[in-house]
Amino acid sequence: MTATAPTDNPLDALFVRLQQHDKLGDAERAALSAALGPVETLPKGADLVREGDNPGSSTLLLEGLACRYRTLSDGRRQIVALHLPGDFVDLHAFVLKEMDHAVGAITTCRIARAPHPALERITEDHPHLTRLLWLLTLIDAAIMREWAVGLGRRTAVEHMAHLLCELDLRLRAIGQQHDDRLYFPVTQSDLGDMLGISPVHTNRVLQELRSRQLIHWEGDFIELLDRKALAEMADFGDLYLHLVRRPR
Amino acid sequence: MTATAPTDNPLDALFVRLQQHDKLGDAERAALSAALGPVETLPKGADLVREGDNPGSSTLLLEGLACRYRTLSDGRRQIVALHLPGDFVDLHAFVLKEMDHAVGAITTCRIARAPHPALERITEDHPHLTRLLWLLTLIDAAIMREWAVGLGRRTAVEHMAHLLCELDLRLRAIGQQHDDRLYFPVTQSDLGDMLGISPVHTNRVLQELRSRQLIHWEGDFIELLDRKALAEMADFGDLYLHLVRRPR
DNA sequence: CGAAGTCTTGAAGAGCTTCAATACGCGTGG
DNA sequence: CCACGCGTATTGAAGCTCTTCAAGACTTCG
Repeated sequence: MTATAPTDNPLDALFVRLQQHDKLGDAERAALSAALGPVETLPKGADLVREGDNPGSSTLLLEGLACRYRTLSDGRRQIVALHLPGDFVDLHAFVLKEMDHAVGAITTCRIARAPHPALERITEDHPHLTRLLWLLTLIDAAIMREWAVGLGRRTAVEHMAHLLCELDLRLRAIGQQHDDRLYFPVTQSDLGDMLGISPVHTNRVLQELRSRQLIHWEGDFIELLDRKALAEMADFGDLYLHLVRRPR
Repeated sequence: MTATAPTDNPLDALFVRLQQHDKLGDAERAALSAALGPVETLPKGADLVREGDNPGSSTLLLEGLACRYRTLSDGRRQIVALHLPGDFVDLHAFVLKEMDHAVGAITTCRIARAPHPALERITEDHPHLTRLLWLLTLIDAAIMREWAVGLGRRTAVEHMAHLLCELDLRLRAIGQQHDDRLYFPVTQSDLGDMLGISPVHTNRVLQELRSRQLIHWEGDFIELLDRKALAEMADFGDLYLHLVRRPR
């Protein structure tokens, strides 16, 4: 007979995430555990979901980095969201039914899937948990709004600084800090697709931040050398991340 | 004793909107009616909600145009969403609790408010209706994603064409078509704040579309002279509007 | 009729893209 | 072990898109 230590639960990423925003009851944890299937591993570069898909389940990211993106017919690509462990990368498909964009794995990803009928049962039996799941999609939307502000009204340098400030807080919130450095294994080309700029300009923007002694980029790690200066440059405010614990 | 004709119900805008996406039961209509307060009128230019507010109710737009926007500390403004009759402009605040951006009335608006405790009761008693409300916020998010793609990866002319195609479909869907022309009473400055460009460039983009015989702008009305050409120019696809009626 | 807001136009310049070439890093096979 | 190849990063130069500033025309309304 084997005992399962609660700290080893693969779903901890989700529980940690939800508890940033509100209390989570035991029955709610149990309902989530019951809704989620076995852990699977997806290789770097794989598509978790494709545009036009009608997925029968939604994907919880347990480990790794994933992004949502849309590609125009001539190949121009815009990344519209970045997902960290504990995020439901396509929870919206539970209600929308059809995917209007794709989700790709930036690194190797460990995931678990929640079949939509199981999620539907949660909405029938657990109103408060339903609101928490709704909350997750609303925070995704709030982050998207801030990205839109960056795309529309921030310069590339400001936008980059903003992205780094956001990433710093989001990674901290889920306890993913490696010696005060952010593990962020993306190419400059990916980064450009998030900021809506070309790879070449992405490179120049990074050089600008480096020469101002604001960041130190080494391999897959970014060190933020001056968070305050970055935040000021980006006009960064953390309100939109809704990292406040309160009844929902 | 006065009888109320169902077609004169001010909430019809909402019912029409919801029925684009799924069937709506009588009990659900009743629950919504019970949740919504009296009709109010707000003058053009008024803020419905401000950044940082903790609104105790969410606002349903019955008539008029409203937009969500965020302003950077130096005054740069980005409009992140445009709302038409039948939209809940700040339904997300029901779960998020705190507003991370403002909502303004572009024209005079008729609205009705749903107190959050009343919405909470809906989530307790009406799971399917809850999913439909969730759906409304998810479609807002889907539209935002497409706006982000436009902001990041479309040229100004393409982006403008895309916005017009979207507006055309959204207005059609709620039956707001005036002689095949769109009633869209915004200034070029507002339009620039939606597209993330300057007022001067907005003007030049409009001239480009006019000179190509794609639109005819007269007063507060826009006529789309060649929908097909506009859609092609914008790489427009309507998938993201999720205008399909199916069980949710 | 005057005032305020909006639209339009021109001209200079900033920010970003594109093309093209070079350098670097890493894993693979000889 | 080294050479090669491939993806990524870096740099320069030319050019396009969009911004900014400034002025004038048009509209609307009290």
